[in-house]
Amino acid sequence: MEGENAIRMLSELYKQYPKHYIAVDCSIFGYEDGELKLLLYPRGFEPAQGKWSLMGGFVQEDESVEEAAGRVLLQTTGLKDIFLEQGKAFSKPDRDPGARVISMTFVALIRIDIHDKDLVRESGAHWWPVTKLPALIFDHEEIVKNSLDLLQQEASIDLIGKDLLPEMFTLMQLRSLYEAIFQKSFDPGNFRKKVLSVGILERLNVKNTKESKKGAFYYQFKSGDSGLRSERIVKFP
Amino acid sequence: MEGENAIRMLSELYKQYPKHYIAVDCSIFGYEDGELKLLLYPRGFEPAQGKWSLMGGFVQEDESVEEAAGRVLLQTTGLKDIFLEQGKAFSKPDRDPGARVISMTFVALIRIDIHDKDLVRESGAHWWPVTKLPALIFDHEEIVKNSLDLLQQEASIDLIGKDLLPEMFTLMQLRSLYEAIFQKSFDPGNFRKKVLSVGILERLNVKNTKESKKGAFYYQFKSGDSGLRSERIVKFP
DNA sequence: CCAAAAGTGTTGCTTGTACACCCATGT
DNA sequence: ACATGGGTGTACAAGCAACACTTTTGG
Repeated sequence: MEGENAIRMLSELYKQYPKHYIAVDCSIFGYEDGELKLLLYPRGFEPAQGKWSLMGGFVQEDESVEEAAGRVLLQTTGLKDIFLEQGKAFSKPDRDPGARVISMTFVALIRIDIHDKDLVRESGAHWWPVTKLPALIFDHEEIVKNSLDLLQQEASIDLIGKDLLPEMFTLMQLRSLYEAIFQKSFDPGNFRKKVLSVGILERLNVKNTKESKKGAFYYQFKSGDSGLRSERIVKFP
Repeated sequence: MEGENAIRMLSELYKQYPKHYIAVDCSIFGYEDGELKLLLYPRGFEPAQGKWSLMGGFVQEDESVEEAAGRVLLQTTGLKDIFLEQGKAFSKPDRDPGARVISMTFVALIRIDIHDKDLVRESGAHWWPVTKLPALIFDHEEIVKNSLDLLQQEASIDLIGKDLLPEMFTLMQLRSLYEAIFQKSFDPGNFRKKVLSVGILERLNVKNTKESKKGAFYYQFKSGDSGLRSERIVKFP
């Protein structure tokens, strides 16, 4: 058939070009104990033994880079349907000493309180506060810097607590999250007004009395899903 | 040596993973006759003969994806040191019928008045107004949509005329550019105030008397380079 | 004279920010 | 009683959008 022949010729045409290993490297962020944390994996062999690396894997024949990133997430945390955002590609020819590897990077946000802790423990992975990261392999420190930028940008456009906080949370907790993400403090009153004005938070009739004397109402994201982008809530500084 | 051995073992480890063709596809935008235009290349063979495609090429062994995009730009327009921004990767396994090809996408902005017109003519490429694009191959229409979004986002943060307009231009021309990018009209007075308040435009003592009766001053970007990000100038609508 | 663009000014609204201030309560 | 966070209100500044108005000049 004519069409099939054309496709065969196209395949021939491509053969003159080199192929490359494609990796996905995920910056998996979580929030715990008032700190923004990053899930890292200890490198157990040379070169770069003792350093830590982002959670990653190689892209297979039959999957897109997004699917590969989702697979990495599932394998390392047991979670699917995760907030995932694509970042820049890192592709300097000599960035990996083992071979020429092009890395697609992703930012993932997960709720530490519901991921599979056993899975993480088995793999040797560890949650590191982003303010005290260890030495990372290759160019992963640059990737993390990039991912943090992306996260801040995302947080300044959307209200992203849903992916990082427990089902119910106080506005104080949400503010602490934002302060951890932006590494700066926000005025409590103004922050409250801003996030409530977005209109996607719902106040519950339950109070948290542990973290304050007076007790603070719990909030949750309105169930009418918030897949849609809400308004910008924090101007980037 | 110990280290070299480790690297050899690493290379062995990688061998179990598949390799992929990596392409770069560039959405090259220019501005001419009051219209935003996109440089496209006519597909001369099956499959998808008669459709048009973005300017692209394959990533070589010894270059980063950014370098590959720069090479494509140089080969097709004769220009180097061009505004280039990386977009999303497109990687559905079956997006290209010839083989599994992962595409890194880029947005490029060039001044139509100084690119190498002969080079473009020889290649058969053609500038299409973005409002009347022809049918494109594979998923290139989706890529273009994505690139336009990126362009709008960029234009709403930076004053990007420098890469698209001639050396000297009137504020009316700059406004027309922005209207072409956002597909909406801006209030002339407010637009003027906004762009001038950024402080990177310099008024010349020459007037353009062709496009208006009264004559409008020419402006240029201040020479003290504007590599630095300026303030946001248009809120995205 | 009139149309059309250049350029300036005014007004009202919205939004962010820095506060002040009262409330509830565990220690 | 007082320190701590919860929650509300106010006052000021900045920025934007809508629009009025004057200037200039080619047709």
